[in-house]
Amino acid sequence: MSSSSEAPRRDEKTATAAKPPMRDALVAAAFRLFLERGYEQTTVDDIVALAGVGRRSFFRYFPSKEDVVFPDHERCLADMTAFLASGDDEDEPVRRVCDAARLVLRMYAENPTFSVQRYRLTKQVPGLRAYELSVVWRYERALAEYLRGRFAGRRDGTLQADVIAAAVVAAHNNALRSWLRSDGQGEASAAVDHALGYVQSAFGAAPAYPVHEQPEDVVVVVSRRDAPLWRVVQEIESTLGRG
Amino acid sequence: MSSSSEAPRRDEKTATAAKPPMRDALVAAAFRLFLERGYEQTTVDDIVALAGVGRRSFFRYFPSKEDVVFPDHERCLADMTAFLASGDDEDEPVRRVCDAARLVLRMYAENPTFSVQRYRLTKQVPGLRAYELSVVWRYERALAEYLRGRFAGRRDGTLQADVIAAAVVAAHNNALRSWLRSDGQGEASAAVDHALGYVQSAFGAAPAYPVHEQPEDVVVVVSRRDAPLWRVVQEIESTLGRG
DNA sequence: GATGCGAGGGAACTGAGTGCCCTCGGCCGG
DNA sequence: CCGGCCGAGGGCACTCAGTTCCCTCGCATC
Repeated sequence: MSSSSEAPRRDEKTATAAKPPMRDALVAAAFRLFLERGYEQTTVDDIVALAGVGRRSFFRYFPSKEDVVFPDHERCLADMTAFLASGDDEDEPVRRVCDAARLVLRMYAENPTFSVQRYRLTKQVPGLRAYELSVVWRYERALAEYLRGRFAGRRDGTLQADVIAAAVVAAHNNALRSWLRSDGQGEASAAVDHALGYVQSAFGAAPAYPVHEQPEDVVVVVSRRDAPLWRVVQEIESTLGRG
Repeated sequence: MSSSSEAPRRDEKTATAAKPPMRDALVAAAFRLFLERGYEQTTVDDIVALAGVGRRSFFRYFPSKEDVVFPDHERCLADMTAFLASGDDEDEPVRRVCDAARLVLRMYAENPTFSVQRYRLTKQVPGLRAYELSVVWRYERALAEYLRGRFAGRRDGTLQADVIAAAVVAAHNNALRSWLRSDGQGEASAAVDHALGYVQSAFGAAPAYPVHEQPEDVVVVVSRRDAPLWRVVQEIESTLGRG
């Protein structure tokens, strides 16, 4: 018929990337509309109309309307699990999951403007926040599963794995979000390193107290021989009392 | 007509709670169908047909189909924020958020069979898992906001607040889920106390290590006075070395 | 040139969620 | 005693996301 006259013209084999020409077009069209009109005010039909493709094709590339907002998380999650699976089990487990978390940051930092736009979007739209939560949850599960493997045999191994994974994710997100709030100014990795350093120092080598006892009874202090006295005193103080 | 003969009979002003006769009927009908036929295989029309009410009324009580699975979380969240707001800022912030988390556990423990059924449901249905995440996220935000208030002025206050809130939630959920997996056998609160104890010992009175130092600098071990010597030694060992 | 095949297009359908208006039963003021 | 107000609930029709089924076209292969 006379249809199909408008869109699929000059991008037959040229243009941007090599792999998915149409997927990117959908993302671009979607974000244009989301930004100028709002997420909920934009229907899938609007998007495919602007991209000049069929409605069915949208759902070929994105299982839901929400997925178009997070087009690269699937790949990033795969990268993370691959990284964790690459059997390099020499170093500290906690350090390793922190490194895994940095992969996510790198993805955000690759496209700062895109990331900031998406952040503004997800902050406003409850449905997108919920979707983002499920994405974050999958990252957290990946970290937790890795730690569970490393902690197998430890007493409370799964508990520690879950808690540390949650702490790593929370620290990462805290730094990431403050970077996103600043419109992607400054060095994101510095803030994340600092935040992850906090978690690592809290959980790093081993649990600081025996897990099952009351803290207030008696104290054993182990210190480096060359640690300054005031540091030792400060530590005892802050461990015991301190409001 | 001959309808409305079944349900709204002998509880006109008597019985259990005073407020919602029909809301509970909807929850009951929904769970009957969810359990015998599956969540996604059950339409809202099925539910309202079984409950003998109009479709429109369902959405009067529950903003979405998912909400009927978590009928009491809204109230529980309100309880938690009220608890945190009740200005009793005397004790440790971390202890206080742990107590707040115990409120959630109490809600689950009030109806063990219901909680276990719901757990099985959410474990299978991805949509319900996502919804549960958004619920949990709101609890976590409530805890984090409280801690941010208490930590105002501290260096890295918001970071610590977010991380601790996440750790508390993760510990709580770890214990809760293992209790749910065991069909609600045993004492749930004991497991949760233990899990929260872990978090409290990691973050409790004060950070176990100074936040910004390397962990191997100064370490403080606290033990009960009557703890067997071998336990103390084991703890020191695991704190210092241990791959 | 026939065949197969994969990518895309296009109805038509289901089901969640919403807006609008109707009814019914109780209550209150005239 | 009566008319009107009010709030809970019912019914209907609509939008839109997501799915199913089938068609077409281009392309490579035999």
